[in-house]
Amino acid sequence: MGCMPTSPARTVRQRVRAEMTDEIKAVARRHLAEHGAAALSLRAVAREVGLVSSAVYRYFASRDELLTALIVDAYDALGVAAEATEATEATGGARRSRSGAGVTERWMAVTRAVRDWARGHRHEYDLIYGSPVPGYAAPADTVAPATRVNLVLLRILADGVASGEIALDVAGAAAPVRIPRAVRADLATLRSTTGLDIPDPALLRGLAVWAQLYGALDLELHGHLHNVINDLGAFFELQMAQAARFLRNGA
Amino acid sequence: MGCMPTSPARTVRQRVRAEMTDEIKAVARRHLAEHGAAALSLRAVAREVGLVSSAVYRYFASRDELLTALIVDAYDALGVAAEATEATEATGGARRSRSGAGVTERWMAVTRAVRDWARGHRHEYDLIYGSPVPGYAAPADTVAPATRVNLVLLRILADGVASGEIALDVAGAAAPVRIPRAVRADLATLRSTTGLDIPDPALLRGLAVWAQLYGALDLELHGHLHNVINDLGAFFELQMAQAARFLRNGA
DNA sequence: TGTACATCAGTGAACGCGCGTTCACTGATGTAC
DNA sequence: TGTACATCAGTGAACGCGCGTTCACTGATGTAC
Repeated sequence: MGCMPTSPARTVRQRVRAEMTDEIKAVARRHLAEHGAAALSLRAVAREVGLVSSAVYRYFASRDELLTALIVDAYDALGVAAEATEATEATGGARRSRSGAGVTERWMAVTRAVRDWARGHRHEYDLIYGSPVPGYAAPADTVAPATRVNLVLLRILADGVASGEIALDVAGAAAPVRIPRAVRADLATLRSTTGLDIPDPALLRGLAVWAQLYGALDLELHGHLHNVINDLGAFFELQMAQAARFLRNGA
Repeated sequence: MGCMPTSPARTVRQRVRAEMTDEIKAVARRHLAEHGAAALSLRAVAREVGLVSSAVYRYFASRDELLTALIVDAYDALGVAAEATEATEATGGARRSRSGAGVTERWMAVTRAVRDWARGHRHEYDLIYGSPVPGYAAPADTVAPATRVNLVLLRILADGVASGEIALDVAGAAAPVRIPRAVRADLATLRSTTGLDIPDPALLRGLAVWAQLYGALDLELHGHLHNVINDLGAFFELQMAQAARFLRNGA
């Protein structure tokens, strides 16, 4: 025990198990997309997978555990989407940290990717950024995957500061906003936990556009722009362009 | 029929009916606060009010109708909170449209009121700004009350433009963000439907801080600032101060 | 390579529960003459 | 002011449903000798 036997047979059963687990999650994800998280039912999922309801308990100890798996998957999927976009942009762009267009383009590309993913996976997005599922308490396992997108965004910020694209003293502005001690401490902690050296003024602007990003998504996805904005895509692009400019030089 | 009889008796029954309706809504609101919208149950509400479940149908034709009533009430409550704060600020402040502190103070006061209400009524807030309740489609009745808070915010914006506190040409900024035709049309429509004359640049900044406001609330209320920001109140104030500054002069 | 035993995926029945909604009814409140 | 009728709040039983979870079981797959 504890050692890895050479027998491939054992691996067969394990592989089948992994496939089954994936299929359950896939069906659950589809149900999520159709009825929302609160209405997700183990029995309905089992039925569609072709299992008797009790059999699902061989794979997930409870409904909550299945939900947790879906949450982790959603965070990961969003993280992967952001990271992939970032990677393409970072290598493909080639003018990063030179012409000053780098930060803006990366920010636009990544936020666009986030929006696209959110629109393509509304209920999964709601699962992670929307109202909490009643009766469900997210365990600690969800914390790490949750940070992936945020790290992508923070890295753009850090690079922008390093390259000078992101100005630290806002041109033409009067006295900067006073930062309370408590917040100053939080910002310092954020710097040390991420290992990214982003000075307070830049970090603060970063948090502002971060909120703006999720606010824009929430307003759009939950229908609060109905009868106000018709071309949602154009509006989002404009918002993010405006945000990028604010990020760079506070205007 | 169609005429109002002098009989006060009829009014008695009607008054009792109104009281009962209010009690049902009050209990439903409490259940909402404890279990969330998706878990709201007619039967449970009836039980607590002291009615048999079918009796509730004398007051609400269905669960959805009860939900709609709660949504309308929530929008109204939030609207009232914002309007009341605004009224106090507008009269009490007295330096509005003079020293330039007016717009900032009104913006801070109203957003603070919105946040306080949201924190005090989390599930009601989620009901109107969070993920949609599965299986529920909001009817048109909810549109009008939904606009109340927004109008308060837009009025601040309009007053700021009128008084000159909100700059139209951003000092020290390079070329302004290009506004696509489609969005330009939407902004014009917004101007005409609200009757508020807010030029594109100001309106655009207004929409940005509007998104930032709801983004900040969503992030805070749904736990995405956990282990990042400890003093949530101070952080919100800072964010909104930053937003107000951006609103005024684009920095 | 073959046999004896352990593991584990899947079954089917059951427990106990709560839900939204309908319906025929009783009895009190309100209305018209 | 009094009687006959209409309105309507609330009852209680029922319909039909789906849910999460437990449990004793069968039978196939994997393991050790």
